[in-house]
Amino acid sequence: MISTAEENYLKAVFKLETELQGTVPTGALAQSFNIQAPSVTDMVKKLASKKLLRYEKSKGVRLTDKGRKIAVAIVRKHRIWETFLVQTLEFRWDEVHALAEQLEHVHSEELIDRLDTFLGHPKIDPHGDPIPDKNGKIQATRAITLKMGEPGNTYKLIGIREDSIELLQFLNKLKIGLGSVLFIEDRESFDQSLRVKVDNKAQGFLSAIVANALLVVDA
Amino acid sequence: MISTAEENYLKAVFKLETELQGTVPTGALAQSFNIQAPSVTDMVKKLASKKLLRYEKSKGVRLTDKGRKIAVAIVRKHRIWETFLVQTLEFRWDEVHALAEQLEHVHSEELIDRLDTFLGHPKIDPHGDPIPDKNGKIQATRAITLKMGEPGNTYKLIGIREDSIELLQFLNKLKIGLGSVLFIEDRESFDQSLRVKVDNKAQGFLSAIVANALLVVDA
DNA sequence: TAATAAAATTAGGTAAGCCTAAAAATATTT
DNA sequence: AAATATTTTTAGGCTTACCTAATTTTATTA
Repeated sequence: MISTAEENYLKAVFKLETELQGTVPTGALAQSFNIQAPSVTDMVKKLASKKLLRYEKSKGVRLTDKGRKIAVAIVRKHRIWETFLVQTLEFRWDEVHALAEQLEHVHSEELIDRLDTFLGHPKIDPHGDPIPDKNGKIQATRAITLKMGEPGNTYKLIGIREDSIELLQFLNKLKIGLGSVLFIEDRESFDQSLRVKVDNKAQGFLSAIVANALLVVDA
Repeated sequence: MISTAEENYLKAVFKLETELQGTVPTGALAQSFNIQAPSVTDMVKKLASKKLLRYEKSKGVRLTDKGRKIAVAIVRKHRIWETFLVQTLEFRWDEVHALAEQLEHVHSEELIDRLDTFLGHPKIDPHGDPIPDKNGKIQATRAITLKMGEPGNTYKLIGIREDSIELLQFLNKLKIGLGSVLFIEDRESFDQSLRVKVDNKAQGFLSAIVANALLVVDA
């Protein structure tokens, strides 16, 4: 059996592998959990001995296929739970992350499959991240960031590229949510901020930083 | 913060206090968890130091009000999750116990309240056990066991007085489920078994033992 | 390339929650 | 009430997943 701590390591390695485009140094893991480096060394040794990742001393780790499979399964659980919390229990999307972190460690394939069916096999979670299917396939999002958008075009918000609660709450204030229709009126050449209309009502400027965090598709 | 292990102890003490009508010896807890007695001694000391229960050496334990409050909250969570699994995700009632044991330890009042609302504030879980309300009030079931029923009367099954999977599966075979209408045709004086009709179809005999496990109300 | 800085590992330690073996307390039987 | 049986506790250990301090390895800069 695999422990909650082990699952969290695999999930973190999975995430960092893509972010860093390769081997994950132990320090990156320590930072991501806010724990001390030696704790990570211990744990990656254990996971390596379980063949869930490959560990090269002083270099870092890579997931094995076995480890990646588990990591993806956890990501799937996390995103399905988030979808359930927002879609069915009407939580706000900025409230669900911590809860999903707990729920993702409930051991039951059957439970997740039933939830998935109940939710109508959603492809994207409330943060806009793609939900891996039962076999671990992750459907690539064709989304771009709003920053990449063109003035004069209209986009639909399908996700957020950050887990920052601050950002989510800021967007809530602006009445921007999943599905919001964003029309780019203009781009300020000075700071690359965007003047946008939200759901056809003039809204004002979004900084380039914010625009870069908004995943959109053509509307 | 309270750990999963601690929560399980409080839940078990709560259950055993009613079953044994008073102080719970440490041995009863050891038995209920299938662990060794010394482990229990350690844990009850810790819980006593947290004022969640009162511990009299070599005598046993009783919940404090603080401890009971937590225990009831866990029972509430467990039963709401069971209800959700059966009512919404269409699990069979004999499949949900183990899952609810995991879900009950997810820390979030808000989550349970929203589930409760989503489910329409159910009063009774799929095993027929009453669901404590937000304040910990447990509505007494007015149910009797089928064994207490009278020949010639009709009853509706609202619950089961056992957590035995065997019993639940046996009832499934007989096509007896929550809501089934049971008409007592006759009682065998030899062994107190009951001849019943299930949902108006002649079914045959239920032993006194089974009848005693079926919670019913007048239909 | 040698010196220094940064990152990672080794070594030894802690708390939680379980364990076994032995001792002590309580209950039961004669 | 003494002897025996049962239950509970004490004492000391183990594993998991973390810790700090010291050392070693790797990277950077002079």
